[in-house]
Amino acid sequence: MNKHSQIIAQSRINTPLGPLTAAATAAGLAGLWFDGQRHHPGPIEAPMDDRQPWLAATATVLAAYFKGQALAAVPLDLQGTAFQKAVWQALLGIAPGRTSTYAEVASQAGSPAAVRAAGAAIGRNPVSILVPCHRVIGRDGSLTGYAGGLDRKQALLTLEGALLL
Amino acid sequence: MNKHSQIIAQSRINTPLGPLTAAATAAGLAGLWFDGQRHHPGPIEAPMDDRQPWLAATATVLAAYFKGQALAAVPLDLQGTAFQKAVWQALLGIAPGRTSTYAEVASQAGSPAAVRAAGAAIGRNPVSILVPCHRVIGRDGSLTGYAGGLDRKQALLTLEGALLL
DNA sequence: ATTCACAGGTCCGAAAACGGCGAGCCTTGG
DNA sequence: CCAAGGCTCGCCGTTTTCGGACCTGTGAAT
Repeated sequence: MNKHSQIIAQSRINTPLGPLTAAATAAGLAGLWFDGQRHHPGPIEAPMDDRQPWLAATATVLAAYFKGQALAAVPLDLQGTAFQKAVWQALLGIAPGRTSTYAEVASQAGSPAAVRAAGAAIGRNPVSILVPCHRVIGRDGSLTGYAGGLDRKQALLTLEGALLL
Repeated sequence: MNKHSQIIAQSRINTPLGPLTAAATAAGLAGLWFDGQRHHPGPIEAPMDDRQPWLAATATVLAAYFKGQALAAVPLDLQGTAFQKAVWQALLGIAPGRTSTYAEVASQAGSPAAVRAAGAAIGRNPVSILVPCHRVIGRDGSLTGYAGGLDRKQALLTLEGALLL
């Protein structure tokens, strides 16, 4: 029984940035990972089911997103420590087309001094794109890092028009 | 009258790993030791007799074994405590070319918590090679120990093709 | 009688290492 | 003199690693 034991279904979703693996619990979407990304959970033992409600919704939302529309909400079931949940919650508060800093996220999470720890928590974000961890950049404006690769981070921000280029 | 009083005959058997001393009771093979190995019983007071049935059979089986064939069965007369017999019996259940762990053997012997005791019992195995105590390795894959020396243990496992090298 | 030493393995707490950072200081090159 | 870039160090939750304590049967040594 590992930490993914509650996952009841998974699916594959194709995007312009490459294929994603999505995982759902009964409560909502629990994971969304790029192939071979950092902190990838590895093979998931759950039946493939494109029509599982949360997975189907995710596919629809992503398709619309890559056409330039705003990200619609999907029920999420994020599993992590209290601090991690606080950080991920803070990420959801960053408006589309805008960016934030690691220091700002740490403050929102209730631990203004835990800047670096916030960075680590953001890196563990289980739901890429929908939990917009890509909207967090360094205070000096540098992209600094992304579990799925900096090129994807830049592509996402460009799509959202958040890059000042 | 020591514990070897029932031994009726002994013999010497040469192998690629060095000479062995074999001892038999009326019921079957009771002992098979490398020279100077750990827990060696010392000098045995019984007549040398290469043609005693169990001893002759042992010599034949070992010769075939070191030519790469499977170990044929030889009647055994193992003397020890109930726990030791249970452990040695468990050893006989390990298939050739495979390995087991001390924890697994302890479970098979009926005392899952007596892992260390199982190790001690394995070390007292009176019949080397035929009772495959060499097929038991540490959970982490290390060889950990062998009454006849780790080099012999490795040689035996290599011969059986059980080492993943 | 008691104690000790083993051919291991599990559990638990402490300690150290590791990050998707950021501020401070110093060095360069205009 | 000033700005940009490189370097060091402190920040802190999480993860990994490490070191003991304990378990258990048996024979040898006290």
